[in-house]
Amino acid sequence: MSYSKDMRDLSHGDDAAAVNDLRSAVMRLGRRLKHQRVDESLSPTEMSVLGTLARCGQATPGELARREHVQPPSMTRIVALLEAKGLVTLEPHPDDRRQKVVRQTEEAEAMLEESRRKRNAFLAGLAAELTEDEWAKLRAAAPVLEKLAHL
Amino acid sequence: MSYSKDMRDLSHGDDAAAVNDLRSAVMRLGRRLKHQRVDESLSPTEMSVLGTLARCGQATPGELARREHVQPPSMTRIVALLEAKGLVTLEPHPDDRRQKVVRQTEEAEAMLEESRRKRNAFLAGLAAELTEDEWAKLRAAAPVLEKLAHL
DNA sequence: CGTTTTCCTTAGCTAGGGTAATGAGTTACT
DNA sequence: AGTAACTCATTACCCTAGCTAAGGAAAACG
Repeated sequence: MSYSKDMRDLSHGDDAAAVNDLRSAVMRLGRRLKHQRVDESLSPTEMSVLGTLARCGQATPGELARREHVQPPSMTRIVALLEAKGLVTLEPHPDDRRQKVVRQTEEAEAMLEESRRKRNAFLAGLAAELTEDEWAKLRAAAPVLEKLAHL
Repeated sequence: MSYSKDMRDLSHGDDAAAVNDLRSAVMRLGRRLKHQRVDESLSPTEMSVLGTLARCGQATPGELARREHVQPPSMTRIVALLEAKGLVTLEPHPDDRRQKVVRQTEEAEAMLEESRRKRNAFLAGLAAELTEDEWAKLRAAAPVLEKLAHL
């Protein structure tokens, strides 16, 4: 344990292996989750966008695209689909007429709640296989993963 | 903290929120990593398969498909691509002529090493933004994520 | 033996992203 | 003020990476 905070040596074997495992695990689990979509008719990214909106209240398509690490045209399509499903509203931006403001509807709110319940039911199946200690590790790591995703 | 190991209450708010964050973070980071592919011309899943082979030494297409959570036809194509790139060999199975044995070549070994170096270079950029404590949390969680992916 | 099952493969399809090009609106620079 | 350069959203088109359905050959089972 002799690394400083700022210049950790990532070519060191142990860290390299850890990084490798982390990447592999994240990708595999991501594929898994993609299939375990709690709400039919709503893609994982659409869900994620709704989640973001729930936290931020509102956002422009460009902001959402950056946040989800998706290209603007993709976000245009996603937002359009969400609007068609009545989960989101699109208003003109007050200060800048190029932009638009995306806001979630009450239906979206309700749907997220419903979806959260289904998700928990699914995870209950997996929960039995993890110890309390393992769950604690996941909870601790979640914010870090989030941070990493936004770096 | 009053949950037993076996019957944790997953409808409890904190766990539900944690699970939500975890899912969101994993998916976003997955998308991110997908773009940061260290070796052009090699998809994330192909990389993952090579990683698995590096650990297991050899496997049948069916085993690989199960491990990567992919359907058999997909694995057939992936393996064929890897063979075309000279990263993998396909031999008939000694005991069962329906099956085949997939083994990685020396080129794959070398490529994985090279790729590991590139990956670390990329991660070094992110490393500066994380504290040692945060890295520790990630390291602790990686095996759990892996386990979760295989449940 | 014949039937059923297992493993891999072929063929055809789709979803969910990406790039390139466009148009309208804003900012910056004389 | 006028114009050049930039930014945001969109449109049009393409491509990757998975899927399902169907089939052929080998093994297992009765």
